[in-house]
Amino acid sequence: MSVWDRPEPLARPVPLDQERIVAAAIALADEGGLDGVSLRKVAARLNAGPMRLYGYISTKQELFDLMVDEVYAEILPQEQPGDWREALGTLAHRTRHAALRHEWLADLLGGRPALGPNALAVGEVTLAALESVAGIDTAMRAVETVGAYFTGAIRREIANLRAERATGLSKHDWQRASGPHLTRMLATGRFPALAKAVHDGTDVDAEASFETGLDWVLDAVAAKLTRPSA
Amino acid sequence: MSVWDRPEPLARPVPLDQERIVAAAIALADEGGLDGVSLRKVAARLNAGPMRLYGYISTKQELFDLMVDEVYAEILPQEQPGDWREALGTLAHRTRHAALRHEWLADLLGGRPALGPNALAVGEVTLAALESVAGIDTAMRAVETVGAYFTGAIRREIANLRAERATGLSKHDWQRASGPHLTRMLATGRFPALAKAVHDGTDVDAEASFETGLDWVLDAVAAKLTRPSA
DNA sequence: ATTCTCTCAATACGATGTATCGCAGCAGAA
DNA sequence: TTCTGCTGCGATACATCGTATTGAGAGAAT
Repeated sequence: MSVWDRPEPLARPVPLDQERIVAAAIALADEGGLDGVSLRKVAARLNAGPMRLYGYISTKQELFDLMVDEVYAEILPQEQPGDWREALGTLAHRTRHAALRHEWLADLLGGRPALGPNALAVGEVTLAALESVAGIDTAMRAVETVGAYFTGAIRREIANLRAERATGLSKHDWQRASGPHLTRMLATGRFPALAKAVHDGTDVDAEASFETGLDWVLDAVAAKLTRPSA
Repeated sequence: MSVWDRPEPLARPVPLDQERIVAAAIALADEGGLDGVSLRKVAARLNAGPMRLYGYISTKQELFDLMVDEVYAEILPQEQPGDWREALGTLAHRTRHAALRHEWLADLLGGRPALGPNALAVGEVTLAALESVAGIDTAMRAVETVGAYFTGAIRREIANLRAERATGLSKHDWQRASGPHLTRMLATGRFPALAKAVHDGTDVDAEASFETGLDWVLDAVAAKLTRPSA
């Protein structure tokens, strides 16, 4: 057989490591949301059969965990924060921005304990920033509380964003004018306070709302830190 | 044909309304979690074929929305709260207890805007309790902030609970002793603050942690209410 | 050279959400 | 009374999913 007839060397498929798998999954999720991610499609992106993946992950849930930890690498601040407030504040902001870049993160945030190396690293620098200013227990409570806040706030923000996108209406228009169901409900008169809020409340954009709430919570933490009795 | 031969009157299947569908779905979810809920299984509980359901809901997501709203009926307090702090506090507690009764609620909480009648009713009494003590905008910010906190906190609590259950270990034992991955990571010395926290921190049960964070956030709200400049 | 083992991926399976389609039963007209 | 049309419901069908099983093929060992 001449050289020209020699078949491709079996196209030895790219060695395929965890990193590439996770990257492919994240790309898919960025494009089509979490349920755009199927093991088959991830594998297809890597020119592999679905079962190839099971050498590197043992379940789809594990893949999600790896994706989350990969995003925690984006969240981890590059420089050490100045004080505790900056540490918690930038953690909140960086998480929010990561979720805006990867909306699927909102679906996963808080759904399972995050124990990947990057998540742990984030926890480490955050706790370290609080260490000097509070006892361990207070520090953990502070991290938990602030974390709970921004987790919940981010989820709501993404949820609203999707709802607006799905109806093609801004939150303002949607609430005020045509969100048909809500309008009808408010018109029943059974929800006067809600109706007034929707009608008279000033529209604040999501970022400002996030910021306000965050400041409040950080103020609360500050109060407990200066008077470390609680 | 004699009476005895007459076939069953075709066992006219029970008329099947939304309420019964949602109840069946909730029962399934309570037993087997959210992915124990399939339209086929829900229908089977009601002696119906899967497609019967599509007369009452048009998508599985709608069923989830209905389930959530049904739980909001449990969350809605029966008596009008005394003051704003009680309103927000009991809302948080009742939501948490609902999530402990229906763990799947944690997966859905904050995932989509809750616009069902019961959710609106909850929003109504909450806002109403704040109306007298703050302007609309401050009131909404307060509800959002506290809501974000307890949403996130509940999700984390349920997530931890499941993790403990899955490993068969209490959080204490799991962190301290055998959570193999975490222990190994902490042993690397790359996470001194975390390691110290796990090692020296006092164990607080989930309820106490929830309570503490909630108090902090409510204190923060109180501070903004008395000095309504912000 | 031959056999054996072990790895890896193709095939197979049961389950899912939902579109489609066909039939049963009834209302009305001849 | 019989025929015809219609309507609404549910059985069947389909594409897709996560993952178990299995079979083939490469490399090692005798």
